[in-house]
Amino acid sequence: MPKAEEKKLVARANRTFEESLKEAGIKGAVAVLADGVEMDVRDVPTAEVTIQPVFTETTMGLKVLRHSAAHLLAQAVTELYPDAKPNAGPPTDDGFYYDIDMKPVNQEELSQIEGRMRELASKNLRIDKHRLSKKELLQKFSHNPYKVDKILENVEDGGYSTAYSQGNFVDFCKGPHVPSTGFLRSIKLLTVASTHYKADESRPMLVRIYGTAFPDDKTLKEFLHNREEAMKRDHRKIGQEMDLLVFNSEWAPGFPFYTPNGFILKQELTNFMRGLNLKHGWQEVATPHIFKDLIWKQSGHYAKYKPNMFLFTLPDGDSYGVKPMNCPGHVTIFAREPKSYKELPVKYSEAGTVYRYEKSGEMGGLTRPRMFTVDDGHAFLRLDQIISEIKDIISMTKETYSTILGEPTLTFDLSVIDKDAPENYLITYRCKDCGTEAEARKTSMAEALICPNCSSTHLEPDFATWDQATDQLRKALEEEGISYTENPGEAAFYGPKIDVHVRDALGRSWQLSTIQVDFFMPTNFGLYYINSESKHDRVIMLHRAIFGSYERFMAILIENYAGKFPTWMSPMQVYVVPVSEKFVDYAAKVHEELLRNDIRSTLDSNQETMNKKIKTIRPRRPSYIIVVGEKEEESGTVSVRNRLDKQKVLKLEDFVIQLNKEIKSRSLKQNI
RNA sequence: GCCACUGUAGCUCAGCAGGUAGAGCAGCUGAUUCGUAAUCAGCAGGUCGGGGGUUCAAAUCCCUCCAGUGGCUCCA
Repeated sequence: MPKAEEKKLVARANRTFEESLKEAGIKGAVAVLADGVEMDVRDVPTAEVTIQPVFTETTMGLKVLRHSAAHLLAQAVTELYPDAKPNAGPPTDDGFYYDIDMKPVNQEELSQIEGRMRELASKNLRIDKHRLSKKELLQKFSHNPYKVDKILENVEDGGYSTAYSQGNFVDFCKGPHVPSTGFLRSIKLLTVASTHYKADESRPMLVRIYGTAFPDDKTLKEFLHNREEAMKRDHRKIGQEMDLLVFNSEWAPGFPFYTPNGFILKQELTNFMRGLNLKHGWQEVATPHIFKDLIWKQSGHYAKYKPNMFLFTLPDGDSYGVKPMNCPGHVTIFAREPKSYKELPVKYSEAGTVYRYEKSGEMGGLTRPRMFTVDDGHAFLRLDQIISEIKDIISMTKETYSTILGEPTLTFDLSVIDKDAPENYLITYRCKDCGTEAEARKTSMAEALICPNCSSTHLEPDFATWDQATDQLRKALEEEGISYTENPGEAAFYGPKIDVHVRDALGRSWQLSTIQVDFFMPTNFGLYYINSESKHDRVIMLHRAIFGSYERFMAILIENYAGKFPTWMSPMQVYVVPVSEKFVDYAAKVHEELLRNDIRSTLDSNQETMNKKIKTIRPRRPSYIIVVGEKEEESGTVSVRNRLDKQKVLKLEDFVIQLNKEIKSRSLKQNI
């Protein structure tokens, strides 16, 4: 088998790469990289060129493999369903899909399609490239309007492009592809979904078939195994096993209910965050859940968020909205009295529960509920205070993740303005004629802005505030030694922002923390402070959340730990089992001693066998199971079994001391 | 919202060429008094997601509503 290591060779002119590779004794390449361009192995260079073979063990090779697997899928489908019209079939991060205009397929048909794919793969059909003119292509694909669209969009008039054939199947495609279908033996079709053509709801529905392909059966099996493991860790499944949350789809669809166990977990996280906030100067506040619609109109949420808000009108005619965000509440508190420049920054935090109407198809477990609690924070700052505040928040995120998730990999994104499209943002415009400045957001390029003072249309955007804020974000990141990706055009319309992504134990990346600079809301609410010259000055607002949403964070924790939480946040820290009823008294004594020491203990004094008790409590995932019988009672000890099923006997006092230490220090590991 | 699939006891699931509901676990009662992943026996538990229709007869077929799951970003 060829290794994925870098091999370079010089390919001869006027011969296929395949031949040059063969001469060099290299087998199994699915494509080649010639001067950085991916090409088919059967392409023929007109001049000598240095090439690098591409193998399926590399990301690039895997992509080629999966793209070809998508073609194989389309071939199988069109053979089984001659009326089916394939649209597009790209590779994805962990497989491929193909969107096809056809009758919806069920599970059984999916297996048939997969079976046909295997047959075609075992035939090892040659995959050939054909260079065709636009006219020829249009003719060849005239029966398939989707392909016609693509040809019209992608091939210039009088131009040429390529099609690939295998057996009787032909697809319009720029490639590259594996040389023959024999490379596509380790495949699996996964799910059927549906999608609108070009993701446009007004266009026809297409059937999307997801599948995956690997270089060999071993890696495919590994993938399928991991996929199953991930499904076993699904927070909805474990949440039910541990009795953390319940949904009542009839009475409150999309709204999580915390059971006693789930509320313990949430409280532990809240307590952690409360401590962190206090340590970093964030004062805790609480705000109403319902406001008159006036505030939502003034904050700008109404314009943007109305379709996602729970709104109602009372008999007296007053209209109210349930909060989808906490900021207006914090603004109300900040605005209660004028602030001096000496008082800033003012920082408010709240575990604020917000409500957003999510469309029925977009809800899902704890990751997309209609109610969630944000560890929300709003800082009211002077422009020159951004940098130090950002740095401090970054240190809060690091402290949070290292305490709760160990040392996960963090990646940072800096989303900044796209200066070529100022109409997307709230910006200060300056009048070239009279010098008046105005904060505005154009709704489109076409619409001209008018100077509020002299009615001139000679306004130009002034990026100074944006630049200054963005520079401070950049500087904060750099001073913290953080490498980051800068994304132009990804900023919020009201300001630039930093997003933090966290990689969990399953290798999945989640966007959790966000730090956003906001020029908009202070403008809308007329927030100011009094500067050293007794003049009003602009307040900058910072929105920040570290967990993001408690619910989503809990879902990630459940899946990250497979429910086996660090003891400090575990709803059931100790489960006490007497060997038989004779020892219930001693078990009760142990249990009470634990409770006295603020340890969450549960005593099982039921008339069941010890074995059965241990068996049935497992899904609840207690941090420790304690078994006590004659030996323990006589010696004042406990027999402890930890999350890894390791057993140990120790004195009750020692157990309490060690466990207390483990809990108080928020240890991720078990001491016992 | 759109498309597909699914909805039977607290949980996991069987029953569906139409004849009026079944298992295991959990629960309750009793026996057993047990050394680290199921002791035994008995009992109870469901207007089969809601509504409408077809039929002598519907969990099963049809319509409709509700809910859950996967997908609706990756464009030859």
